[in-house]
Amino acid sequence: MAEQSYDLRERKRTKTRLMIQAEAFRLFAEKGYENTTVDDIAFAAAISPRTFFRYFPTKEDVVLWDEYDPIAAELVAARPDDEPLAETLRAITRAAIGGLYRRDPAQLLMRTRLLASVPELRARMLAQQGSGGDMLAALLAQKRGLRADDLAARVIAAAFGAAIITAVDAWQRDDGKSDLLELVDRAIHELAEGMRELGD
Amino acid sequence: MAEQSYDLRERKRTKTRLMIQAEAFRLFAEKGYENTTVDDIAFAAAISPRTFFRYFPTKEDVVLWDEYDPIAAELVAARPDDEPLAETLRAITRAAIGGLYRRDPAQLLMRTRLLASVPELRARMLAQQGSGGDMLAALLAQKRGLRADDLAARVIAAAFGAAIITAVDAWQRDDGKSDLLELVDRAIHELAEGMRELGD
DNA sequence: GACAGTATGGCAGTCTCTGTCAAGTTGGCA
DNA sequence: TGCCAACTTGACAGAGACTGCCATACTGTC
Repeated sequence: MAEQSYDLRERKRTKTRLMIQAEAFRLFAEKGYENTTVDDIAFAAAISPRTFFRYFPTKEDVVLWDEYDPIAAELVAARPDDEPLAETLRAITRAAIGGLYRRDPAQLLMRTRLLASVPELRARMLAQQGSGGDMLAALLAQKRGLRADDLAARVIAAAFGAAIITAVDAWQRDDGKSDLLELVDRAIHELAEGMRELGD
Repeated sequence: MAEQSYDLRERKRTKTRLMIQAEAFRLFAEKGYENTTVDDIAFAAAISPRTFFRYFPTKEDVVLWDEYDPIAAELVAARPDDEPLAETLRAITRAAIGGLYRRDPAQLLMRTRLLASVPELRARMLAQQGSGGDMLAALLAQKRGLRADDLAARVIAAAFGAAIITAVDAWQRDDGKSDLLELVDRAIHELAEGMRELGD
C-alpha cells in the first residue's frame, strides 16, 4: 500500500502497455489492422487474450492510448490563466506531440495513418477529441466568466479542436514530412481568417 | 428491369427500413440501446436476424440512417453557386432537419439523445459528419478556386461542422424545446465572433 | 513462512457480423 | 397459363470482440 509500491505497479503496467502496443503496431504494419486479431496481438506479446483486455478495454484502444493521455488535464491546468487561448493550444500540442514524436516518430506517423484510414478508429478518435473539447470549453468559459455550457464557449472550443485535427490530417497526408506544429499554427490562422470573411 | 420497377423496389426497401427503424427505436426507448440486441429488433420487426443486416450494415446504422442521407449531396448541389456559405448551410439544415422534424419529432429527439449519450453512436455520427465536412470543403474550395485539399477550406468546413453539431447538442440538452434552426444561426454567429477576437 | 492484495490464465458464453446455400417471391414473357 | 431470371429471404455455421467467473501464481509485508 506504500506509495512507492503503487507507483512501481503503475509504472510496470505502463511498461507492459507500451510493450503490447509495440507488438500490436508491428502486426498492424505487417498485416493491417482488420487482419490482426486480438489473439494475434496477445500471442505476439506473450500474454493471454484475457490479459490483453485487462490492459486495453478494447482493441481500438491499443491505437488510441498513449502515455500522455492521463496528464493532458494537468498540462492544461499548468498554463497561466491569462495566457491567450491560441498560445495555450500551441503549448499543449507541443508538449503532447513533441513527446510522442521524440519517443518514436515512425510509430506516431503510423498511428495517425491508422486514425485516418480505419473508420472505426477515426470515429473513436473524434469522440475522444470531443471530450477534450469539453475540457477546453470549460476552461474558456471560466476565463471569460461564462457558464460552462455556454454556446459560444462550446462552439469556439469545438472549432479549435476541428482545426487541430485538420492540421494533423494534413501532416499525415504529407507523410509527416512537414512541420506539424507549423501546420497547427497555420490551421488556427486560417480559421481566424475564414471566419473574419464570413462574419457579415 | 424497368425504371418503375426499380423505383418500386427501392421504395419498398425504404419502407421496410423505416419499419425496422421504428421497431428498433421503440425497443431502445423501452430497454435502452445496449440492452437491445439485433435479435430482439429482428423479432419485433418479424424478420430474420440475417435480413436485418441486409437492411442495415450494423446495429449502429439503425440509429444513424435517415431517408435524407442519400439526397444530402443533391441538396448541396441545388444551391446557387454565388450564395454565401452561411446561407447554404442554413438552407441545408432547414431542409434536412425540417423534414425529419415534420415526420416524427419525438423520434428525432430520441435519436439526437442516443447520438449524444451512447459513445459508440456519437463516434459514428462524428465520423459521418467528417465526411460531410469533406464535401463542404470541396464545395468551398471550388467556390474560391482553391485546390480541394486546401488547408483553409478544410479548416473552415470542419469548423462549420463542429458549430452545427454543437448547436444540435445544445438543442438536445434543452429537450428540443428551443428552435434548432435559431440555435444553428447563433452557433455560426458565435463562431465568427469568437474567431474575430482571437485573430490577433 | 503464513497472509493479503494483486496479476494472470483458462473456460464458457454473449453479441455483432459474414459467407453460403437452399427456398421462396416477384415481374415479365411466351 | 406456365416458365424463366432477378431478387429477396431464412437457416446454419462460424469468426471475432468482449465479459464473468474461478482457480492459480506472484509480490511485498509482518
